[in-house]
This record gives sequence, C-alpha cells and structure tokens, in this order.
Amino acid sequence: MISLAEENYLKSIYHLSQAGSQSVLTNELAEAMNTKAASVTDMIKKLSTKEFISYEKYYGVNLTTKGKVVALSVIRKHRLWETFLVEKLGFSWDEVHEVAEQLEHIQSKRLIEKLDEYLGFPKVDPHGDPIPDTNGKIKALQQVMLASLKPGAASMIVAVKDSDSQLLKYLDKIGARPGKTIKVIEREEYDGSMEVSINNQRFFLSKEVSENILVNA
Amino acid sequence: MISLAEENYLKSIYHLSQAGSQSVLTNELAEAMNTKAASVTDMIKKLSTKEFISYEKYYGVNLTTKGKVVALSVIRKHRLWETFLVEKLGFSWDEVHEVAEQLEHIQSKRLIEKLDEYLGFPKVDPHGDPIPDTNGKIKALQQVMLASLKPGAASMIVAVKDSDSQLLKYLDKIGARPGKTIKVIEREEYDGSMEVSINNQRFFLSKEVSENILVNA
DNA sequence: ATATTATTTTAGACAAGCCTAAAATAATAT
DNA sequence: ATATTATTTTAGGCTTGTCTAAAATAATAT
Ligand SMILES: [Mn+2]
Ligand SMILES: [Mn+2]
Ligand SMILES: [Mn+2]
Ligand SMILES: [Mn+2]
Repeated sequence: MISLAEENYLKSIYHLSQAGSQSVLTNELAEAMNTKAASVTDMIKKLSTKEFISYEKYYGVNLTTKGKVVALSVIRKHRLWETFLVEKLGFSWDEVHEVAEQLEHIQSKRLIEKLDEYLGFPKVDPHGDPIPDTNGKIKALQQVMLASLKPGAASMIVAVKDSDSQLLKYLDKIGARPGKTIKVIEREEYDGSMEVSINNQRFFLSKEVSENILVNA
Repeated sequence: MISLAEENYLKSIYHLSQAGSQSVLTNELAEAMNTKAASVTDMIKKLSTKEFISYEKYYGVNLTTKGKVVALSVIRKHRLWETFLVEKLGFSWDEVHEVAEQLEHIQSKRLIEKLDEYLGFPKVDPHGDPIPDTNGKIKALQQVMLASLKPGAASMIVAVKDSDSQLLKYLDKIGARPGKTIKVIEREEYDGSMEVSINNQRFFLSKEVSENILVNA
C-alpha cells in the first residue's frame, strides 16, 4: 500500500526531473514539497526501500520504472479530475487545482477509467497539460517557455502553469489560453519583460508571467 | 481543522445513534469502526474536547449540534457521490460504497454544491437513503425493517443496506429495489425467515436479508 | 450483599510523518 | 591544498492514530 504522502513525493520528483535533467536533489524536493530537508531525507529512505526511487547519498534521487508508474497514475488522475471539474461541473480553470490535489489520491481503478470514458478520453487538461493514458504513456510535448522566444517570433500557446490561481485569472483576462497564437513584439533585456500580442491586442508581460506560458517549440 | 479519522468517527456515532435510541457505547463504536475499545476511548476524548460530542465516562457519547453538522455533511457528500457514480458514470449500486467512503472526505464546499446541482438536487441516493441538504436537514424516514412485517402485509421498499456488495447484487437479482412493493406471504417464527413476493415472483428471504430491506412504515 | 463477569479506561508502546539542531560531507574560493 | 560555505544527513523529539495488557468501574448473578 502506498500512502498519500508517498504519492505526493513521487509526483513531485517526477515533475522536478522533467524540469531539470539530472537527479532530483534533497533541497529542491524540500522546497517543492514545502517541508524541511530532514523530512525529505526520511521519506526518500522509505521510497528507496520500497524501490520507487534509486537514491545515492548526497547526490539526489531518480524514479525507478515502478516509481514512474505511480507518479504518472497520480498525474493522470489529477488532470482527469481537473477536466471533469471544468467540463462537467462548470468550474473555471483557476479553481480546480486545489481540489484535484485531493481527488488525485482516490484509489479506484474503475473510477478513473469510467471518468476517462465519461469525459470522452481527453488528451489534455484545462491548462493544456497532457493526460497520461491508462498505461502511463504521456505525450512528450515539444514546448518552450514564452520567455525564450525572440522578438518577432510567434507561436501557439500549448499550456500554462496550473497551480497559481492569480496567474490563471490574469491569463484568462488577457485571453492567453492554450490554442491561441502569441507574438513577441519586444523584449526588455534587463528585466526579461516583454510586449506581446494576443488576438491583436497588446500586453506587457513580466518575466514571471512569460516563464509560465508554454508555447510550441 | 477536522481529520479524516474524526469525520469517520462522527459519521459512525451518528448512524449508531439513529439505530439505537440511547448514548453510543464504546464497544459499539469499536465494533463499527473496526478498532479496539482503547482506541475509541482515545478518540472520544479528543472529540469531546473539540465539542463534537458530549461524553460521560462509562456511559457513552452523544453528538452535539456541532458534531451533528459535521456528520450530516459527510453523509451528504457520501450519498451525493454514490448518486454521481451510478447516475453519471454507470456504476452499479453494489460498487459505489467503497469509493464513496473515500470521496466523502474531499474538502470543498464549492465542489459539493456544484455536484448537487449537476445531479439535479437528488433527494435520495441509489440505495434509497435520503440526502441531507446544504444545511444538514435530512428527511426523517417513516421506515421499518421488512423483518417486522406480519404475513399478509404489503409495503413499498424505501431503502436497502448500502455497504454489503453481495447483498446488493442479490437484491438486484430478485428485483428488490426502492420503489417496489413487497408482500409478506409467510413468516417462519423459529428462524425469522420469510416468503415474500416482488413483481409477482416469490422468494424465500433469510432473517438477515429481511432486516436489511427497509419498507414504508 | 457479595462475587463474578462484562465493559470501559488507563498505561505504555509503536509507526508515519513531520520538526529543529547538530554533525557530516561536498562544493567553492583562495 | 586548505579554508569557508552550502548541502545533506543524523539524532532526538513531537503529534496522530493505532495497539496490547492491566486496572478500574459497572452490571449481573447468587
Ligand atoms: Mn493542477
Ligand atoms: Mn492542470
Ligand atoms: Mn454508502
Ligand atoms: Mn448509499
């Protein structure tokens, strides 16, 4: 049996290892999990014993195949539930993440397969993130941060950061949704801010914002 | 903040106090919660401190108004989720209880109100049990056990026990669903079994079964 | 009224998951 | 190469919710 805490650690390790390409370090994980490094060390020992991760002292952790399966299953559930909340219950995209953080831990294979079917087997969630299939296969996205585009470049928004409600409300207001095309007009080197156009309207985006909008690579 | 364990205790106390009419005793609760009496004593001290129950040493516990609110909120969630699983996801009525035991602990006022609306504000769950409204008001049912009917009596099934999957499959097979009329043909005094008719078909029911079918009083 | 039995509470312990403070190790700067 | 700094681990402790065994209390039988 796997606990809620263990599931959350595995999910977090998965996300962090997608971001950076090396082993996930204790401090990174502590930061992401909102705990202390000592607590992380405790937990990674347990996860290592259970063979969900491989762990080299002082050099961080990596998911095993077994651990990846768990992580992707939790992510699948999270994204299916977010889709349900938006598509069926009429939540807005900035209200779903917190609830999905709870729902992702419900243990029932049958439930999640039925839900998937009920939703018409969606491929992406309301924030544009891909939904892993039953076997944990996930579509590797060809995506980069908007922040990395050069002035003059235009690209389609594929996903946005899902966990910041404030940000999502703002993105909604300026029409920055997955599927929309965004064009970089100017980019200020010293603070990384940029002027962009969406739907023929112009906006100034801080570096912060432009790093949380993902566009087609 | 109230924990999952506390919620389950309060729910259990509510159900037990509906059954018997006196205070809920430590041993009853231990039996229902599948724990030991010592654990129950620990927990009822906590619940008493938090004023969810009133507790007199050696004489059992009673829910306070505050405790009843929590219990009914959990029961509301449980029954709405069961309804969702059957009505929307196509579960059968014998598959939903276990999953609802998990879903009933999801914390989100908005979620449960949206779900209620999505389901069309149902009044009863798939097993015929009444769903408390937002304010915790629940329709007091005029119901008795089928076991208490005398030969010749006929009455409408209003609810069945929801937590025994085997029983529910059997009830489904013989057509014993809420809304159906059931007539007692004969009753064997020595073991409490009875012969009944449903949909003009005859069946022999054990005492066990006849105590888990509730009919109009 | 007293002895026996059943129920409940207390005492003490344990696992999970977290914490702070101190020690160990690795990375970096001189 | 050595000293300083940053990171990670260890040590020890806390809370929640559980357990077993023993003590206390209540209920029942004689
Ligand atoms: Mn999310
Ligand atoms: Mn999302
Ligand atoms: Mn149920
Ligand atoms: Mn039910």
